[in-house]
Amino acid sequence: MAPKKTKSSDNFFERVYEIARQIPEGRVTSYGAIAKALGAARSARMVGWAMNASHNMEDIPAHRVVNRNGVLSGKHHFEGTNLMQQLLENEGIEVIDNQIVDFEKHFWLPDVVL
DNA sequence: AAGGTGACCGGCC
DNA sequence: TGGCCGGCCACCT
Repeated sequence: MAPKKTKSSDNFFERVYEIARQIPEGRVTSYGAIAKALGAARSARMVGWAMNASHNMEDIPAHRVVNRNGVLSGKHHFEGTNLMQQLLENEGIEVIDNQIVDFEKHFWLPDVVL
């Protein structure tokens, strides 16, 4: 749909999606990590913005993307309030109070795959 | 065209 | 110790 021409964003967004899409189950990553993988570590905001667009992308496991604090900052954007937490727990990730337990342990670095 | 915003990060006061 | 601010890039109104 939308056989539109290339929007400058498509390129950037697509990269973010590609990274998030590569996140293995039971693993989580941070915006900064993705941004860094894109070559814009300081543009973590953009990553979050891209995730916002990922709302329409069911292929994007945004629930595996959290902030550097290991907190489900974006859970507010999911359908249910605790849906994000449920998904993570379903993958074996323990989440308490919207915060991932042993976050660094479940942390997945995108550059490793790249 | 310009300004404001956005699921952030890091440093500084 | 905590809160505030700037920076980054792109999108939206």
